[in-house]
Amino acid sequence: MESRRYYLITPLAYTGAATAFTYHAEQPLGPGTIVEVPIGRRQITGVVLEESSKPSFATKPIAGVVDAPPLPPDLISLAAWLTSYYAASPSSVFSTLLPAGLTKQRRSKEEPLSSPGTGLPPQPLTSEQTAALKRIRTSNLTSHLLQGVTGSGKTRLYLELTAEALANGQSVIILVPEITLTPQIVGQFEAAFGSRVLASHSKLTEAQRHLIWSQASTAAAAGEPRIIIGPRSCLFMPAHKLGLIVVDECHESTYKQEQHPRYNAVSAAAKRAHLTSARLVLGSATPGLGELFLAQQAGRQALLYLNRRGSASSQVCGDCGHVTTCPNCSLPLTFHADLMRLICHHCNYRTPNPAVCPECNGADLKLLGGGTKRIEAEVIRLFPDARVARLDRDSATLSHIKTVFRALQKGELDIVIGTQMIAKGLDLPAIDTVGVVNADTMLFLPDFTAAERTFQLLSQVSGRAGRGDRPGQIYIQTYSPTHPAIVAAATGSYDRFAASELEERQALSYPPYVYLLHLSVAATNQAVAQQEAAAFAAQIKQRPGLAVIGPAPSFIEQQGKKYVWTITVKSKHRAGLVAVASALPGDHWSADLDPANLL
DNA sequence: AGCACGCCGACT
DNA sequence: GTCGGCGTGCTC
Repeated sequence: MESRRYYLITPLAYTGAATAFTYHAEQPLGPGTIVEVPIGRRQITGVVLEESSKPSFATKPIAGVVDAPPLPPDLISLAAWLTSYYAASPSSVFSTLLPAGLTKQRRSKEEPLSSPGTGLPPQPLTSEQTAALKRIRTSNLTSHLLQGVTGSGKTRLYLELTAEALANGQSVIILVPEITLTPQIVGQFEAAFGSRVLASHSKLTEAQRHLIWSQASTAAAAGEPRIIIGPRSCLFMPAHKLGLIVVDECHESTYKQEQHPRYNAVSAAAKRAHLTSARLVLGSATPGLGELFLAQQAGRQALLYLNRRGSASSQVCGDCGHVTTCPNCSLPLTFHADLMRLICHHCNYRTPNPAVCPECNGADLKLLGGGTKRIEAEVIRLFPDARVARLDRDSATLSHIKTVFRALQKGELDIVIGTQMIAKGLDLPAIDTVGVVNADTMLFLPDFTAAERTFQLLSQVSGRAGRGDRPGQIYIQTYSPTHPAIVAAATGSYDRFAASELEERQALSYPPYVYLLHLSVAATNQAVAQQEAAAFAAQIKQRPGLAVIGPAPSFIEQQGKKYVWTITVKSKHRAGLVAVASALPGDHWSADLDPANLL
């Protein structure tokens, strides 16, 4: 009995509110040790947080220690931060940090033969790359924003910085968006650094992921540096002496996890870099204003260089382009045909839809919308002889992408119709003309990031044109040719857009000037959802230091068979929002801190 | 997440 | 009378 030691342990796959349960064992166990513990009549995996004193209640014994290196201290600290910063359950956080099926017995695979790699590519650096490298190297700041379009040579800089870290015996984590260009980057790193590269992607099986985690974990425990490349979740790989974290295309929405814990991998990367004194490099041609702000506050360093998301039924004047916006929120109102009203999906302001434009009295009021299918039909009607392909999320299997890509290279296609897919990773061969149809559908989504997203999309699409020897043409169809996002994208002036948009965000109290909490409640009955939302909103309003907006019906009103209402809470102080997110009235509620959007 | 307990309708 | 529907509540 005297030899009993007590440990606080967080069980995985357990969503209750408790941080940890107390178990006992005879042997000494360090923090981060992965164990099997009985809970109820099941036995599940858990993580040892720390040793504790004998509790007042009876404890169960730890059933066994899992044969895996313990979670390193920086990841335990990161887990604690994720838990409090995102008001997430410790269990969900640790489940994210550890690979699924950790305790399953697997046939141990042979370690791959060690190949050192052939070193960095021989091409000399451009003067811009050299300058950017110098600024990163000589800076005593740890966060760097690397602005440059796809193909501008950011990867080369990542390779240089990685080689330096390796030379110092440090590990590197490179995060990439979960899209098709991953193999290209991985290939370059493997060529340079051989078997020290551990690459992951979203199509791997559970066993493959587990293998990569084991390799990273074993190397970390043995004090060997590794280069880990992969999506969002790779941020949580164990690593010996982390020296550099790169988040490539850091503006991509895939860095925000939409399931619990709803963390943002860019913020989490900044935190892990801080915990480990690693250098953080955020790469993007069009960084989000949050990332820009983050980097500017740290001292901005190296400056190197058709839309799917449901069509908003905003009402736009065909004569003057005026879009009716909410008098409280300045966000576009959404037309509801059943009520013949315009509704603000932010604060629930409602008004009858006007018969004529309130700005110019024009009678030509239209609804924005129209999907890629309709456009395809129209294109086929207008150009019956053209060879047309469509690329969007519905048709975007890897093999289909490859087929379209090859056909393009061979010159077998005349017109490609696509959604954002086209703008992203695919490094398409020279395309003479790019047209963006209905740029407004994105611009007038009732969301505070609409302008930023539109600018990013248009900038990326523009980058697709004129890559060959001929300059390209870009056509943007819009009702708002003077909108700052459209003008800035057309003229390629990121700085001007950022300045005007930041001003707007500040004036309307949106991030990065305040923190946002997006709450939603789902119920099978519209009235129940509304009443629950109203009751909780009233409760939140009692708390000091918070601005409560809404409740309002969610922009996407029905999700599955449930009706959803939302509340948006703003505050300059994160703690108040964390408190609200931790005090949800029930499990049909969901909280999202730092939401990527408010739709 | 599971797996209990618990309180109302169809059955041998 | 019991078998079992899945609502809600607990798990060191």
